[in-house]
Formats: sequence, C-alpha cells, structure tokens
Amino acid sequence: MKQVTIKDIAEIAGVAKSTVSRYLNGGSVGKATREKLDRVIRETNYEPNQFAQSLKSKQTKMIGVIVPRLDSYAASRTMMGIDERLTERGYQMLVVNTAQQTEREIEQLYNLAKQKVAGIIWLGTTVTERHIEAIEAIQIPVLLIGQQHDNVHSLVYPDYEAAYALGTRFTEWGHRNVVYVGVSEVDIAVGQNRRDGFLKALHEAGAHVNLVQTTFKIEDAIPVGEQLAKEIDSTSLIICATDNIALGVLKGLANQGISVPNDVSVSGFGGYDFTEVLHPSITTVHLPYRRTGAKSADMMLQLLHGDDVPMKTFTIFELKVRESVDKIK
Amino acid sequence: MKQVTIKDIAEIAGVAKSTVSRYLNGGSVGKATREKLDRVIRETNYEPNQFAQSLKSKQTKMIGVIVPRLDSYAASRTMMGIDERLTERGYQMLVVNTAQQTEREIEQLYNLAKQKVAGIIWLGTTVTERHIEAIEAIQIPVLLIGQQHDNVHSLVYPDYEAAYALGTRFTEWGHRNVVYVGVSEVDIAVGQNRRDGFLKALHEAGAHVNLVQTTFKIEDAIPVGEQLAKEIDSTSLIICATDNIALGVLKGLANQGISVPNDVSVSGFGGYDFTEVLHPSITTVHLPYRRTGAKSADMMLQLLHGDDVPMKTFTIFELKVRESVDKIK
DNA sequence: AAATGTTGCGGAACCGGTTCCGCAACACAA
DNA sequence: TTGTGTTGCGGAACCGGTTCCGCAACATTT
Repeated sequence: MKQVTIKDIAEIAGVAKSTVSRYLNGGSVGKATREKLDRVIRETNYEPNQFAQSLKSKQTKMIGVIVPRLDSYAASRTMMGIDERLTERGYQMLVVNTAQQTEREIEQLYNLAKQKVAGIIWLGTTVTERHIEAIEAIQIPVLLIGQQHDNVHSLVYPDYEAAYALGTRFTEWGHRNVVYVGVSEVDIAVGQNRRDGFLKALHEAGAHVNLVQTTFKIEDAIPVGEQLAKEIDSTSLIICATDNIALGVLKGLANQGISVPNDVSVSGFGGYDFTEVLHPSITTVHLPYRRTGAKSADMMLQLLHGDDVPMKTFTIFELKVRESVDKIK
Repeated sequence: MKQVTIKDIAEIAGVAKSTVSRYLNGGSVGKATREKLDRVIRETNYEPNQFAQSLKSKQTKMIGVIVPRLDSYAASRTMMGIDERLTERGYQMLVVNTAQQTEREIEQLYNLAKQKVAGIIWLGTTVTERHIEAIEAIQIPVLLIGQQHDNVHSLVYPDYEAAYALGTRFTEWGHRNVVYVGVSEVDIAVGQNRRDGFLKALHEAGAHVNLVQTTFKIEDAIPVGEQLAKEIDSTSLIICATDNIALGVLKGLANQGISVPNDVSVSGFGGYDFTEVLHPSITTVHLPYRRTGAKSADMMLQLLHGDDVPMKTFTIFELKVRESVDKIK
C-alpha cells in the first residue's frame, strides 16, 4: 500500500497539483472541482505527507517539552496536562529527557530547534546564562515552568507564598523548634524560594530553625530522618522541601522507632497524590501540576498565535492539612 | 541566521551537491575534496535538514512509544529505560499517550505509521483483533511490552510465575484464609495471569480464597479496604494485584483502625520504589520496568537491523519480602 | 460594446536533501 | 600504444508538497 500523493489525486480528478493544494488549504476552488476533489480524496484516503509540508513551511505541529526526569510525579502530571491540551488543538508533544544534566538542557534547546518544533515548554530546574543565550539564538517561543527569568515567559509556582502560608500555620499551632530539610540552592524555586518562605514565617514567630540539606532522592532522605531521630527531643516539627523527602524522613524516623505525629510532626511540599493515602497522611502544599501543564499548553498556543502573554504568571496553591503535623498543646 | 544548505556547502567548496551528499554518507570522495569539505562543513556548522532527508528516505530516527497513561510508575520507568538506550544509539523517543482509551491505541498505531517512525513500542493493556489488524497494516516493526500475542514480538513480565512464587511463599507461611483483590480480566497480564498464578499456589495448599474486583485507581481501593476491615477476623492475608491497590487497601484498613501486619497481612505486586519506604514496608514482587524498557529498545533496534528476535521474551522478577506480610504462628 | 475586475485553474519553480547515470582522468596490464 | 578497469565527480531527476505568476473565462461597470 504505497502512499497516495497529491499528484495521484490531481490525476484522478483531472486537475493540477496546485489546485488540489489550494483545495486543501482553503484557496479559491470552483464548486464543481471542489466536489470532485471531495470525493476523490475520501475514496483514496489521501493524507498529505508531513515531511514534504514541513520541508517547505519550515514548521511542524510539534511542541517540544524538556523535562529533567521522566520518573517524577511533578513531571508526569505536567506532561499529562500538556498532552491533553495539545492533542485537542491538533499539536503533538515531543518529550525529551535530560536526565538531570543541565548541559543536556541546552543541547536539547538547540536540538529541538533543529527539528523545527513550533515551541518549547521547559520544566526548569536551574536557569543559567547559557540557557538564555540558547533561547535567544533559536528564535522559537520558549515557556519556562517552575522557575523564573525576566527574559523568558515563565509560569511559576508560588513557592515562596505557599511556604510562608504553611509556615505561618505551623507557628500558629505553636511550633517553635523546627528543622528544615532542603535541597541545593541551585534550584531557585525549591532550594531558595520554598526555604525562604518558611524561614520568613518561622522567624516572624521567633522560632528556632535548624537547616539540613539533602537531595531530591528518597534514599538520601532516609539517613537524614535517622539522624534527626537522635535529636528528636529538641524538635517539634520537621519541614521537608518536597514530599519525596518527607517520605524518606518518615522512613528514617520509623526505622528508629519514632512515631509521627506523636513524637514529632513532619510536613511535605508538592502535594503528590499518595501523600493522602499514607498513614499518617502527610500535611503538605498541593501544587496543581496537571492544570499547570494544561495552562502552559494554552499559553504556548497563544504565543504561537502572536497573542500577548504576560512574562510571568503564577499558579495557585492549596494547603493540605492532614495527620502528620500536630498542634502543640 | 538562516539554515545552511547542502547547496551552500557545495558552492563554497566548489563542488556539486551530489559530492557533498556522498561525502556525508560515506560514498567515494577524493582526498583533496574530502579535506576541503571537512573544513567547510565545520566552519559553517552545517546540519542536514531532517525533513528533506525523511522526505526522500521515508524514514525517521524516531521510535514511537504508545503508553496507556503518563502518570503511572510502570510507564514512567519503562520510558526512562527506553529513552536511555535509544538516545545512546542515535534514535529519539516519541511518546504518545492514549489516556487508557483502547480506541486511541489503534488510532495512534496508524498515526505513528503516518509519521514514519522507524518502529513502535507498545505498552499494552489489552490486545484486540483490531490492534493486530492495524499492526499488520502499517508494515512497521511493533514490539509489545507487558502483554502477549502470537503475531507480535512481545516482551512480557512473568506475571503468572511470579504470582505463583509469591503465593507459594504465603502458603508456606501458613496463610489459608485469603482475599484476592484483582482487576478486570480485560487486562490479560494483570487481570488474569497474576490472579491465576496466585490461585494455583493457594489452591494447591487448600487455602480458602475470596475474590474481589476493583480498578487500577488508588481511590477505588480505599473502600475495598474499608469493606474488608469488617470481615477481618476470617482473613489472614489480603493479596492485591498491584502496589497501588495495596496502598488503597492499606488506607481503607487504617481508616477502620486495622493494623498491618498485626491484624491482617497485605501484599502488593509490581515493586514500586515507594513500597519500600512505607511503614510498614510492603511485601511485593519487583518487576524490572526500567531494565525492560532498555531491553525493549535493544530488541527494537535489532528488529530494525533485520536481526532475528524471538517472538516472546520473558523478563525476570524478584520477590520483595518485607513487613506487611507476617507468618502465621 | 468596450473596458475593467473577479475567479478558477495550470505550469513551473522551489524547499533541501539522495541517488542514478555517465563521463573524464588516471593506473595498470597486454 | 591501445585496451580495460577504477575512481572521483557533476548533472539531472526525484521525494511530495506549496506558492507565485499568468492566462482564460466569465461577470460587472460604464
């Protein structure tokens, strides 16, 4: 079954290629020919060759999505949202994974440009000068999710505000001896903004805060939990920068026989689904990853359409108050 | 910065387009011209236009991957494995999500064929005649993961054997009153094979088994757990068809004040990472999703290369004996 | 009736590669 | 020296679309 080409259609219908092309792209075509082409195309199941189209137009109906990892809850949910919306609008999502290597983000920016994607959605972790350089060089709309930069359209989570809100709640509940388990400052949103939001709330209440640093990996957080178990008497609350970290810390604490929230409270951040079904369920901040993905797709489509899009857009957040954090009596 | 074309290169180097093309594709080129082209191409940063290439060759360096959902642990890990290997070998992964709609799987088979992907890796849930029809029609190598069909190269998990092995372990430990929480038979691997493997082991030991059906969603499993809590005295073990179901059941039990494994044992299946860090940690079967993804990429590459690949390949499995299942005293 | 404007359509060039074919230059054997 | 075989290279056609240009037929205005 070889490919039916526009030339075949033209011959069968007894017209020129150009007429068929015009018919397909809404040019001026007479009633009689239109009807004939209608029929011929239906009967032959003709589908235009996308390469030939792209070769001429230097464009595709693809949106590149750069993700730091494929196996993260946030990335998965965001991709779902993006895909949903893009599919509706006749675009396709082309996911590229950078396996957490910054260098590959930059490579992929250029690479996607070479592939002539219509736009790029970038789930950022850290933004460097070289990123910005690449973005400016490729001349393709780029939308940054999760981080922010003045030169790039950004869709960001209110990390600072959410952390502040949750932190305030905790101090209202009487927590004064707190450990904050964070990640590297290289990640502005998570490493800095979340931490600073919490710190602001905690300092306002005069709480005592200890800072500990770990990575995004669950395994690395387990020893942190075990370590914290030793100094458990002097702390009432452990705030974790992500739900995964909270999970690891909880495990570490459990390994040492510490009970949550009886002996100490623990909170997370991110709002992964499973935090609700754990026992104890985890107090956390829910970030709307999926909806943000969908929103980013909308914004990208607007950018492509030439509409005006604000350089910086915030998403909402929602506190999830659950069992793992207790009030101080 | 407009695209440098092969014609530009030819003109700068003072040769014909065809010579440049031959140079690029390893044809016969003289030493002097080779050196000249070497230099010109390096200096101009020339990159061939992929559309023009594909237009002629009717092929791309893309492998389509059809997944039922983007936010599943198994799918994410498998995609990671696929992507790793494909990237190494100069191919790209093109993920398409069917949002669990069988109809869209078939659509996407045709669609990917239209896009001239070199091959398709399909994370299957159910295999129908229409799937097979599509696969035969498109004339592109297809590799099925997780399900099996005689007409399609399949890479399958040993669901039956693993379930049998785990079930046997449970009966050795003395469990005789068991509830099996499964899913619809539409999914052969999960809905039938896993169940049947467990049933074989349980029946061999003369155990009494109650079958309950739910879906793949955590939320749906919670009420199941709550319901089971009522009949807890007559059951010593609840076997769940997936780790997610186990998670939901555990939550349902916890809601009713049932303690695991003291009051009842619970097991999962799949071996998601987080099952290890929960408290209690969940006894389950680990399936090597990521490695399977990598393996599937290897097999696909072999298929493309024309090598012989067995129609059916099994992966390994590994029992993860942990806290959530106790021996009967 | 002549002048002008529309509309529908065909021809040809173009997008940027690959490949087939044939010719010229050269090396080597007879 | 002539004949045969390689090797390197250029020209042209081709992949399957889109688009520009111009012509012919018809409609409209004066």
